[in-house]
Amino acid sequence: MPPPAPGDREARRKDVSEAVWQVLAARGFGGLTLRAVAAAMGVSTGMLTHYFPSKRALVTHALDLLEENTAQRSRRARPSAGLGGARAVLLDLLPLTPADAGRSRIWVSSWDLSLADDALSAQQADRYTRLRATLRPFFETARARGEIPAGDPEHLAAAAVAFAHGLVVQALFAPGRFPEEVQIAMLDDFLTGLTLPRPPAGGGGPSPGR
Amino acid sequence: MPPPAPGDREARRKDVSEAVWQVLAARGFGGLTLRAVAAAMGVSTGMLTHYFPSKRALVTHALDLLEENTAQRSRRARPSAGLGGARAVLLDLLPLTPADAGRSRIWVSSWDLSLADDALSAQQADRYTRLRATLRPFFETARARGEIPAGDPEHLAAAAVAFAHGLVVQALFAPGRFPEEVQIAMLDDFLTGLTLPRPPAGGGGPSPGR
DNA sequence: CGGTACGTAACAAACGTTTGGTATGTAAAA
DNA sequence: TTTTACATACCAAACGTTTGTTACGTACCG
Repeated sequence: MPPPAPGDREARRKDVSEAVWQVLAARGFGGLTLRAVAAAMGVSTGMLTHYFPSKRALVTHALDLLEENTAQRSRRARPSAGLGGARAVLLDLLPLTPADAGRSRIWVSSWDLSLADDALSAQQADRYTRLRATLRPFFETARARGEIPAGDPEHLAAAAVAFAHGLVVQALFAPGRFPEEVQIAMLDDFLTGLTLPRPPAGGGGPSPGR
Repeated sequence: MPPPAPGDREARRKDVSEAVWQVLAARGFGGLTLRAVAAAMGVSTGMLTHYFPSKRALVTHALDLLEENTAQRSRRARPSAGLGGARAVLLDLLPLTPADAGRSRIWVSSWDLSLADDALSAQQADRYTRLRATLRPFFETARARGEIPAGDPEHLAAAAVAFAHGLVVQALFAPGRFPEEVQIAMLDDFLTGLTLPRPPAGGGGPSPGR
């Protein structure tokens, strides 16, 4: 086999990153070792270090690529503006198929490492900020169209992201209890709750029965 | 210092578990080593193995104790039945104070290990089942009282848990953006959405603008 | 004495990283 | 065209460190 042409270097790094995803999906970050990645590719650990100077560089690049993948996927086939668009973005976050579950799994697993590392923690916070920023225009349009009552779009985006990611975690641990149609129904119920006309805000929570 | 009286063995194991929490909160599961725990206590690794036969036993006991702690705390001061009670349970899940944030942090970090281990994964799924079961009666009462419209209480519990835990993750990565009052306001907004009267369910999502 | 409660020290295994070497290519020099 | 030079791609092996675990020693107490 001829060695890859010079310029395929970035393609080879992508191959390595995919092997990293494979190991992460199977064993999590606690089981991510250079030897495991090398074995998954059928190569040596020296090959990995030839393309990445350190394990950390390898991990961050794999995560960057995974995010880029996800972003590209959600940019395709955005059906509409307004609330329907927000629904499409949120559907992309859910582990509806086994492939999506693998991606979600890796993100959830990465939180352990991210919470322990300031740089990764900031990166993850940025990801959330970007995600909310992606969602916000849809809610603004929805409000302009009268699909939802008045309310801060940024708050709505944060709430929607919270709901989606909390559902992701529950679904990952109990896929049998949260099949595709249940996840979608729950998301639609949540979005329906946003569309309803609200009474003027009173202090101290929603009729806190005390 | 005299050695602890015989019978304090369980108390000593609790001391060790608290040191485990300390290390987990600071460095996550990826940084949890016997030597780090021993150093946090100012003892030797031999002392740890005297009370726990293996690292796994040490970790599972620390997590068991942490869950027991959380359950006890949320059993205290449950203000009311109905929606207000559900609100109190959910507030206990949120990282409102730094101490709560530490606990939440450990749970989120544990998901990496749990997703890679079948036994721990089942344990985590059980925890979610118990949490939903804890929440369900409050929604049933709320429905009986007319605080919320008709709807499956189990679904409502799953949705509420999802929202709360998704908010936990976002708040852990950006505590500055989600201070106590913002978290509480978001939770109350979510609960308010549950109280609103719903139109009869139509197929295909909430006015999906297509 | 006998048992509990440790500390000390060592163990093999696994880790990330480094090194040395062997192909295989391209490109300029002869 | 042949030769020399040099870079790329990779493997195999070893490095020193850190890991969980085990064995052994000592001090205290009943």
